[in-house]
Amino acid sequence: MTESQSLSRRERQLAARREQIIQAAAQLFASKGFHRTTTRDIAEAAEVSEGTLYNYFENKDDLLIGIMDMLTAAQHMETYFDHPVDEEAGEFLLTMLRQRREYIDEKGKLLQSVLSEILVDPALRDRYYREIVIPGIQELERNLQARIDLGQLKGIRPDLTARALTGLITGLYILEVLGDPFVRDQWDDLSQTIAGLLF
Amino acid sequence: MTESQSLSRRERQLAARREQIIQAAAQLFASKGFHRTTTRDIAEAAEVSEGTLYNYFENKDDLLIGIMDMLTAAQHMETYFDHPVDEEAGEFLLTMLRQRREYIDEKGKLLQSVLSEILVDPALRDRYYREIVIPGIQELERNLQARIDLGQLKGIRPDLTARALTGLITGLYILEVLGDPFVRDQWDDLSQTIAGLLF
Amino acid sequence: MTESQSLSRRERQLAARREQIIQAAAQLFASKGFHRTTTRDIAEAAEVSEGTLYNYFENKDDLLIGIMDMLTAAQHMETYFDHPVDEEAGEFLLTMLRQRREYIDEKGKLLQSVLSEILVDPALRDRYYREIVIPGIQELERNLQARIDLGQLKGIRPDLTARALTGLITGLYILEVLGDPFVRDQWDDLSQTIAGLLF
Amino acid sequence: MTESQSLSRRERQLAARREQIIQAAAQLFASKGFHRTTTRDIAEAAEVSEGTLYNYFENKDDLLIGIMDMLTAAQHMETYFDHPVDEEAGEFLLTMLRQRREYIDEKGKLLQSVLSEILVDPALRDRYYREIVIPGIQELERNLQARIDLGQLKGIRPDLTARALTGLITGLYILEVLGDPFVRDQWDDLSQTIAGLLF
DNA sequence: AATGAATGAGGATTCATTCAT
DNA sequence: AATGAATGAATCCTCATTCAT
Repeated sequence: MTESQSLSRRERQLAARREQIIQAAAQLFASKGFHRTTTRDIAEAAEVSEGTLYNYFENKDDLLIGIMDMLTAAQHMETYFDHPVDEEAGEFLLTMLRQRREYIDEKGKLLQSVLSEILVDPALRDRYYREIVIPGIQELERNLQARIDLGQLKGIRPDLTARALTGLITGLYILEVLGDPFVRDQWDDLSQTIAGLLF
Repeated sequence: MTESQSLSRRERQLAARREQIIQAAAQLFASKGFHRTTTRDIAEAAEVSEGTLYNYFENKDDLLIGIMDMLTAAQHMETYFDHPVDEEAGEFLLTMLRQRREYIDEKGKLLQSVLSEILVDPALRDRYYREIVIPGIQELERNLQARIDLGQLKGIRPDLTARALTGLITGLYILEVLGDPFVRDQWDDLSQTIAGLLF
Repeated sequence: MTESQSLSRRERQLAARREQIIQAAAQLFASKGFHRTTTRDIAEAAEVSEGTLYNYFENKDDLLIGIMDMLTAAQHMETYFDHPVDEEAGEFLLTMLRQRREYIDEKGKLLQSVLSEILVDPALRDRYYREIVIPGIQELERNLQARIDLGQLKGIRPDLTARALTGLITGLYILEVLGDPFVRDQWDDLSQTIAGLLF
Repeated sequence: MTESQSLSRRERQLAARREQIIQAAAQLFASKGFHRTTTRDIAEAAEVSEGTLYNYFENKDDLLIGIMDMLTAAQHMETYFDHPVDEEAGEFLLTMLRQRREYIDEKGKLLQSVLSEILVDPALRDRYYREIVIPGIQELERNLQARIDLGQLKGIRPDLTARALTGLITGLYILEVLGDPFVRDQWDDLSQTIAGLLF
C-alpha cells in the first residue's frame, strides 16, 4: 500500500507538472500567440528547464494538442445542454448562455490559446472541429429535436438552428476577445436581449 | 500631359504590383498562417524577388497592415446597412446576410489571412476592432435605432442587438472557416432559419 | 559579351565560394571529424556567415556529399590505370603506387574527411562504394585482363587480384592516417618492397 | 569462503553486465556510428537504465575505450603469428589470413565500432596504433626476420613487408565493411590469390 | 526599381550527465 | 546498485532584412 501510494504520488507529481506546463503555455499563447512564444518563455513561466518540456511533450506543436485535449475533456464532462426539455425554450437559452459564460471564465485562456492556430493549421482545425465543435452542435440538435417532438418548437430545422446558435456563441466570444466592452461586461443583459429576440 | 500620363501609368503599374503582392500574401497567410509563410514564399507567389517586397512594404508585419487597409477600404465602400428603413425588418436581415455572403466571397481570403493574427497581436486587434468592427456595429445600431423610432421594432436595446447580430455573423464565418458544410453550402436556408428565429 | 562575362564572373564567384566552403569543411572534418565540427566552425574557417552555408548546401550532411562529389569528379578525371599495357607488370605497379601517392597528396584531406563517416553511414557508404571504389576496381580489372590476354600474367583471377591491390592501397592509406611513419616517409621504398613481393 | 564466493558471484554479475553494455554499444556504434548513437539507445539495447551506464563507465567516450580494451585483450591472447617458422612461407600467409577471418568474425563488430572514431579522434587513434597496430606489426616483423635468418626469405625488408601485409589485411577489411561481396564471400579464393601473388 | 546573395540573431530540439529517490 | 526525470549547454537551421550590383 505504501508502494502504491508512493507510486501514485510520483504519478500525481508528473501529472501536476504536465498541467503546470500546459497552463503556462496556454497563458502565453493566449497573450502573444503560439509563434511569438518561445519554448524558453514557456519553460520560464512553468518554472522548469527547456529540456523538461520535452519530457512531457514531443514538441512545441504537441503542446497545442495537449491544450486542446484538455478542452475536449472539459467538453465531455460538460452537461451544457442536457437540461430537462420541460424547461421553457427561452429559459433554456438563458441557461445555455450562463453556462457558456462559466465555461469561458474557466477555460477561456485555453480556448483563446488554440483559437488563433486553429484558423491556420488544417490538422488542428479538423481536430477541433471534430472533437469540440461537432459534438456541441449535435447535443444542441438533439435538444432542439426533443423540443420539436414535444411541440415546444415548430417550423425550424434543428441542424441549421443549432449552427446558428453555435455561431452566435462563437461570434460573441470573438467579440469579447477583440475587447468589446459590452460583451465582456453586460453578458446578462446581452443574454436577455438575445432571448428576447429569439423566442 | 504625356508626362503625367506616363507617370500615372507608372503609378498604376506600381499600384498593381502592390496589389499583386498583397493578394499573394493574403492567399498564403490564409492557407498556412502568417508565421508559417516566409517572405520567400510571398516573393515566389507574387513573382517578384524578396528584395522587391521591401520596396513596397516596410517589413513583413506591414503586409498585414496593408491587407487590413484593403478590408477597411472595402468597409467604407460598403453600403451594408444603408437600406431604406421602410424595408421590413425580416427582409432587412435577409439582405444583410446576402450582402455578407458576397463580402465573404470577395474578401474572404483577405479576412481569413488577418483573422488569426488579430486574435493574438494586440496592436492589430485594436486596429481591426476600431476600423472594421466598430464602424459596422455602429451602422447597424443606427439602422436599428431608426426602426425603433419608426415603431417597427420595440423592446430591444440597439447597442446589444447590434452586437448580437455582429457576433452571429462573425461566428458563422468562423464555422465556415472551420469547414462546416452547412454554413458553406446552405447559406440561404440558414439565412431563412435565422430570419425565422428572429422576427 | 560584357554581359556574358559579367554573368560568368558572378558564376565564378559563386563556384569559388562553394569550393572555399568545401575546403574549409573538409579540413575540419579530417582533423576532428564530422560530428565534432560545428557549422559555426565551418563558417568561420570559410570566412562566411553560418547562414551563407545554407545558400550553398542543403544541410550539414550535404557538405559531405559535396566533398564526395569532388572525389568522384577527380576519379573520373583520373587516368590511373590507363597505361599502355606494354609496360612491364612490375613497372605498372610502381606507376600505380606513385600516382596513388599524388592522389593522396592532393585529395587526401577530402578523402580523410569522408572516410570516417563512410564507415558508419550506410547511404554514404553505398554511394562511395558505387562511385569511387567500384570504378577503380573495374579499371584495374580491365588492365589486368588485358595483361592476361597478352600472356604477361597468368594463373590469376583479375577480379580478386584487383580487390587485393585495392585493399592493399586502401590499407596503406589507413596506416598513414594512423600516423605510421614508414608509410608516410618511405613510400618509395615501400613501393619497391611491394613490387618485389608481387612480381 | 562462502562470502568470497558470493562476492565473486557478485563480481561476475557486474562483469557480465559491463560486457552486456559494451556489446550493446559496439553493435550500435558499428551500425550507426558513435555520435548518432545516444546513451538512451545503448541503455535500451543493454536493457538497463541510462543512469546505470554511468555506474560502469565514466562517460560515453569511456565506452569506446572499453571496447578498445577488449580488442587489446584479444590481441594479447592472439597467437596469430607465433607459428613455427618451419612452416612454409606461403602456408604461413594462408594461416594468417584464416586467423584474420576468425578474428573478424568474432571481434568484427567491436572493431568496426571503434574504427570510424579512430580516424578522427587523435587520442583514440594513438592508443589504437600503439596498442593494436604496432604490436601486430612487430610480431609480424619478428616472424619475417626469423625466416630471413633461416634463409627462407631474402631480399625483403621485414619492417616494410610487415606494413604491406598489415595494410593489405586492413584494406580488405575496409572493403568488406563497404559491402564488397567478393571479400565477404570468397575469402578463401581471395587468400589463394594473394598467396599466389606473393610467394 | 529589381535582384538575390549575405547576414546573424533567434529558436526548437537533442542529449550527455547528474542526482534524488 | 538501479532508476529515470531534470537539466541546460550546445547545435543545426530558418528567415526577415539589408545592400551591393
